[in-house]
Amino acid sequence: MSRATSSPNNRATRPDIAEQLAEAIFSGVYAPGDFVPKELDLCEQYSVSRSTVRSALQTLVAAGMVKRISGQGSRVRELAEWHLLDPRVSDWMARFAQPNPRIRREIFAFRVAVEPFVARLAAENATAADLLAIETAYHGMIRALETPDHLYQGVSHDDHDVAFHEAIFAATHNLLWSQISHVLKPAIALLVETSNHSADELNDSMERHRLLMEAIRLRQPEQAEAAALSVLERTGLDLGLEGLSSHLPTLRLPGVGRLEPS
Amino acid sequence: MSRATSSPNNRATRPDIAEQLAEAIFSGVYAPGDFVPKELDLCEQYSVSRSTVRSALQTLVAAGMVKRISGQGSRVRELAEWHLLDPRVSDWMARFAQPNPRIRREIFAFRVAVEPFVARLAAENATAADLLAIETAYHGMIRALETPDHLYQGVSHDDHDVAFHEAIFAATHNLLWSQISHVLKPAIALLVETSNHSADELNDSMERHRLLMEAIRLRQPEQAEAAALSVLERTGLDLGLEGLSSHLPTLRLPGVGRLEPS
DNA sequence: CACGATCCTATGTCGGACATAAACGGAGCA
DNA sequence: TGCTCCGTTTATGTCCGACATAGGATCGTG
Repeated sequence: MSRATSSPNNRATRPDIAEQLAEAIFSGVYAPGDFVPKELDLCEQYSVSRSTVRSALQTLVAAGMVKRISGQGSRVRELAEWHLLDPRVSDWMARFAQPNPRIRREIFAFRVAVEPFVARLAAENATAADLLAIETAYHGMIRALETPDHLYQGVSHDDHDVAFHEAIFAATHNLLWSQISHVLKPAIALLVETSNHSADELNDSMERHRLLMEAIRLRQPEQAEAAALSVLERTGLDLGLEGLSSHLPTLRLPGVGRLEPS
Repeated sequence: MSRATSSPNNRATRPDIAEQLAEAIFSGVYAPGDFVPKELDLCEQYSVSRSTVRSALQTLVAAGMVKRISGQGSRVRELAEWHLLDPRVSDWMARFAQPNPRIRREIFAFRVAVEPFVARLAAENATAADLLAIETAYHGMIRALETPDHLYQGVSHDDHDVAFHEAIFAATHNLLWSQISHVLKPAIALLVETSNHSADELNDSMERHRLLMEAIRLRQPEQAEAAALSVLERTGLDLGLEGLSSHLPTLRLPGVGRLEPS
């Protein structure tokens, strides 16, 4: 893509207007109920034509973030109306809503609910190809840790981590669960980036990942469920996100340690 | 927006082009990998300008259903890439993909996984206002059944049923779970419409709904989880969707009857 | 003060024009 | 002969200018 606008200098990076607006909304520049600038103002602000601006706004409409009222303007909708399950919104949310504790907390609560169950489904339905994908991601995490720059085959440890979780979602062989992985992917990436500090924590985290993988391989749904919870518990500890135990499914598993703090 | 149809003078019943294309895609007219007609052809076909056609196509792009390749055309993407969690796509899916048994089955499997857990969260977090909403929907279902045309306050029994489930999602007070309700709403509506046949079945269904509501009111998460499963089991029976028991979480609940068909 | 007609604003739609990306096909060269 | 390279074709991406339309705000009148 390119520029070809009236800008005399080389404006190589055309800013994604939809994304910029989304960032502004997520960061609170335009709060729910507010109006974003009208089309013509945005045209001037970004030096693009009205078509381009309208295209960007339509993206935000599709994301449920703004509502366009003919003759009045484009108003930011309430947070609850946003399509948080849209991969694009999820991506923006992960990148722009970082410091927002509420969103962060709810995403984590959601993961705590979803991933154990997904792990169970994966343990029940994983094929050889799924196991291979999971294992590849796992070994990528290990290998990356062994390198000084935490890179393996050009991919960071964190990305392998994300791929690991993604592969588990895919192993459910259910369209909707797989979709949720796309949604959660940016969120997982965000949480992964901001956790995993010390070497001890990393080792512990890797061991929990390994147990999860093994449970899926051995077709042990309940162990997989518990192991997924264990992985998340590790993440939650790293993030200092406690108090979510009320959201945890109360498992009664013989061989696996309980997680309740009480 | 919506069509005030019967405006026969000029552009009668402006058809939502995005929706029509979506219907064509869902019904298989354009299969994944195929190209939809190019913009200019669509302009002629619908007698609208290119802007309008582009707007519609962009909607489909936002839905992940088509990928536009500059200079080549707009190609239908693979089913797995569609944003099935987008409320709009979910709505189309419910209305246009009815006979598709695979999608139907996966939606139901998804519900079986999600709704019990949501019921648990609702039992833990429901406020008085949430309980009121649930109860209102429940009584709407009852009242509607008592009328000859199954309407209560102008709303059908099925719609009250949908509202019932929606209220439970909202009671989780988690943004993402509530979002899933928006996604599942059309699917629930579809399943509700095509089930609930005889009077006996309806009575049984209502009783299961009542138990679910009571469990939420009494803050009994495990009972609520089981009751939600029970409601879905009833639906599954109505639909002849068996064989999903492997997807059911194995609950060990003392006071509530087991649900396994075996 | 109430109420309706009018104006105003910003979005929705239209039509045409040129720029751009990707696949196709033919010319030139080793 | 086989390969690369470059134009052509095609359909999308962007731009511009204009008018139509939907709401809200305003103002006038009874």
